[in-house]
Formats: sequence, C-alpha cells, structure tokens
Amino acid sequence: MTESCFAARLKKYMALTPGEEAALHRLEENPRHVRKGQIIQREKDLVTELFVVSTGRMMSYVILPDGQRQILRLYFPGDFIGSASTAYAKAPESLAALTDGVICPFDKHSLRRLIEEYPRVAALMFVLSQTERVALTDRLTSLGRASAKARLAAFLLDIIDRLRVADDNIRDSFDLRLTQEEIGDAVGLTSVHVNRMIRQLEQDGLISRSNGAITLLDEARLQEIGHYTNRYDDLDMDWLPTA
Amino acid sequence: MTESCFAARLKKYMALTPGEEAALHRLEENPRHVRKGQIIQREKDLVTELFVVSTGRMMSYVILPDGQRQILRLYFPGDFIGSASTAYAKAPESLAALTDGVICPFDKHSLRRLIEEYPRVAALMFVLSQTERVALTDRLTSLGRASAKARLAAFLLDIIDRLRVADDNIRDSFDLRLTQEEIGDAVGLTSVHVNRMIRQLEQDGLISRSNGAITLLDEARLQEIGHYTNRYDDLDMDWLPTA
DNA sequence: CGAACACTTGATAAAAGTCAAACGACGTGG
DNA sequence: CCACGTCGTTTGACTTTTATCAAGTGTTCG
Repeated sequence: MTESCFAARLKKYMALTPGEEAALHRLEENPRHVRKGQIIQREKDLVTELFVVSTGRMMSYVILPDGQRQILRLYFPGDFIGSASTAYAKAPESLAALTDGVICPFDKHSLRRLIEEYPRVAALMFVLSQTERVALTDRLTSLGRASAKARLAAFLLDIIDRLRVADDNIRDSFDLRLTQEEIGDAVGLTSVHVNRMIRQLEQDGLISRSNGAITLLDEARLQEIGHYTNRYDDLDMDWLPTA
Repeated sequence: MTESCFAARLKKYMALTPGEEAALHRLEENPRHVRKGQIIQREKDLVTELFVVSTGRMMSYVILPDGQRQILRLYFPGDFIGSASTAYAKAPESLAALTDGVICPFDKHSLRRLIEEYPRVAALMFVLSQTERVALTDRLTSLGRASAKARLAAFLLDIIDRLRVADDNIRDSFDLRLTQEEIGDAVGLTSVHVNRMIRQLEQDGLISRSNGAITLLDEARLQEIGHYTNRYDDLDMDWLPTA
C-alpha cells in the first residue's frame, strides 16, 4: 500500500491534517482483490461494509423483477462506495466489479468514529456525496427528457470528466471498458439502440473508437447535444470547518 | 412559531438533546411566505441559503435549452431543501413553490456551526439526505426501465409514503396538487400520455380521483406494477453517535 | 480450432410523442 | 351576477422514437 487513494482524492479539495490523513488511511487497511464480474454486494443483503475503490471499476445496479437491469452509478479509483447504504440496514442496490481491481471494505461503524473524531472530514464526505447526488439528478434529467443520442453524449462526457479528476493525463480519450449492453443499462436503452446511436455519433465525427477506447473529437458539440454540465469542477468547499 | 418542523421530523429518527433541538429551531428563525408558482431559487444563481419547508409544497427542477422541464424532487413540510447546493456556489437546480406555503431560509454557513457543535445532528442530516439519494435512484430506474404506467404507480406511491411520514392520518388517500403536466415533467412523460395512463389506472380499479385527491385502491398491486419499494421505512440509524 | 461473447444490421412492432380541438372548472372584472 | 378568459383535462388521428426479434460478423481466449 503506497498511498491512500481516498485521502489523495480528498486532498484535492481540502488540506488534511496528519491525523485526518491517518484516519482515512485506516479505512483502507483491508484491501481485497475482486475479479471482473464478481458481485460484491447483493441488494437486500445485510450491509456491514462500505468501500473505497483502489483500482479497477465497479458499478452499482438494480435488477427488476422482469430481469431488466438499471445501472445506477459507476465507481472509479478513489471513489467512496456505499453512502446510500449508510441509511439502511439492507442494501438498496447491488454492487459488482466491472473490471478486476482492488477495493477496501471498512465497517459501517468506523464512520461513526470518523464523524466524532474528524467531523470536518465527515463534512467533506457529505459534500462529495452531494456531487454524486447532482450527477444522479443530471442523469435523471437525461433519462426523463433527452433523446438516445443525447443520453449517450452526456454519459460519455460524465465518465471522462470523472476520470480526469483522478488522472491528469487524460485529454480527449479514455478506455470505456463497458459493453454496449452495459451502456444501455446505464442510460435506459437497449444494446441494439446503443449500437446504432454510438455508430451515428461516430459518423457525425463527434467521437471515434478503437478497440474499447473512445476519443471525444468535439467535446463542445457533445456537451450541447447532451445538455451536459461538468459537476466535478467548481465545487464550493469554502464553508467547511477549518482545521 | 409553534414548533420547529425540522426538529419534529428529525425526532422521528433520533432523540434530540435540548441543545440540539434549539440549534435546529434557530434554522427556522426567518419564516418566509411563498406563493404558488413563485420561483425561490434559479439554477446558476449564487446560493447562500438553504431551506426548511414549514407548510406547502415545493419542487426542484431543471429547464433544458429546448424548454423542456425535468422535475427533480418534490418537497413537503419538514423537508430540508438544498443539500445539493452545499457542494456548489451556484445552484445546480431551480426551486419553486407548487402551492402557497412557508419556507425557512437559513444561511449555508450556519451548517458549518451545526457540524462543529452538533456533529450528531449533522450526521443524521447526512443519513436522511441518503434516503433522498436512494429515492432518486429509484426514480432513475423507473425512468430508465419502466413503462409509463409503472412510473405513475411508483410516483404516486412515493408521494403517499412521504406524506405519511409527516402525517399519521393519511390512509389510502391524499391531495396530489399537481397538474398532469407537472406529473409528466416529474416522470418523463408528456401530459397527454400521463392523462391516458392515469385514466387507465382508474379504469383498472387501482386508483380513484375526486377533484385533485387521489385514492389508492389497491396499493399492493400498484407496488407490483411500479416495482416500488418504500424507502422511508426501516431506516438504520443505530450506528449514529449517541448523545 | 471452436465456443462464447460482443458488435452489427435489417425488418417489424410497440410505446410514447405531437398536434389539434373540445370540454370543463374556476376566478375576475365589468 | 354573469360573461369571458385562462388553465387544466380529455380525446382522436397520426408520427416518431425506441424496442424486439432474428440473423450474421468479428474477436478473443481457452
């Protein structure tokens, strides 16, 4: 364990005291390897653990009685998984690994200690969970009101902007690592239609693809088409307690 | 000011110390009347205030460039509005009054004092904001994967369950107080289609209507149709710090 | 080399949207 | 107190979007 992924992420928003950093580090004491496709948590199962993603990509999702799946959120390195479970004893959503990776489970009750000892860090986590909430409402708007092409444009932009937070090297290109079926389950379309629309975005010269990597050729126009707003820029942390 | 709406709500989940209760009461020191249709906050405007709803109903929404509206969330008495704005200097969503009512604005910075002085209450607010998040992902699933009829069933159930939290008298009937256009903007349908589907729910004997009031005649079947789960029951607050 | 698995394409069907018009309730001003 | 205008609901005819079904093409990995 070189460095704490989670502390590294939080430091982008707020200078941490050594004590705070150590506390965050403790959340990642128990790294666990997961393999692509592995189910980490099942909906309705008892939740005792929350997670930090170290490497790889994860997703939360729900399966409807008729077998349909809705992917709720993707998780990347440095992300905190499970804020939704803090309110419930039973998991409101399932969790699975999209790629091989490492996640760090920690007990839900450690959050209590964190709140008591480092309320400032807890507050930062609260605020970051609100950016997640806003990203969700953006996608809600996308599913509720936008065309298939717009949903895809917004989806791709959201992913690249989230990857950029953790990786300064990303310019206009990224590994998607999702099947078209998974994309469809995230944006509420069938894989067939996803295929047609992605293909169309490609023909329109807005994106290009080469074995799994996506390049955004005209980000401005994609933003326009997808009614997209970057929610990971321009956060206001000024009001948080100081150290 | 008889009692603090917000404290009354929080007391349903956790016993409050006198100090905590007083702190919550202070958030409601400045009640403000709003009239039906009044815009309380505009997307992209500077946010300095958060709100507690005392009476009436409010909504948050977003307008797309082509004029379409997506209603993100309804707010009822005792609800806290603005958790999304805690992360941003500029409002990510607009806020308007669906009915006449009273809201209590308080400065975003008072949240800081609350966190420092009553971290336990702040933690409870965090957890409650997660129930809101889960309700949002439920609606996301609804918009992404469910038929028009299912979306309406789930929408009605969600509203009645939320009203029940604040009002023990509600059995199977409630005032909707939304136009069919507003319903459509919430669940991602046109008002015309909302009309047809509501009418169909009525013909199927699942609901009945009499000037604005909706009665749920077969809640079990509505739940089945709408793939609905009550997220306001069965919360796990046990792990929160004690007084 | 072959079996999964993912992607692509075409034909057709279903769901929801659009446009237009009529109806009804309600509140306001003459 | 009534007429009228506004706003919301209802209904019908038609269009568009997306889903469904089915089959074929790569591609990757044991």
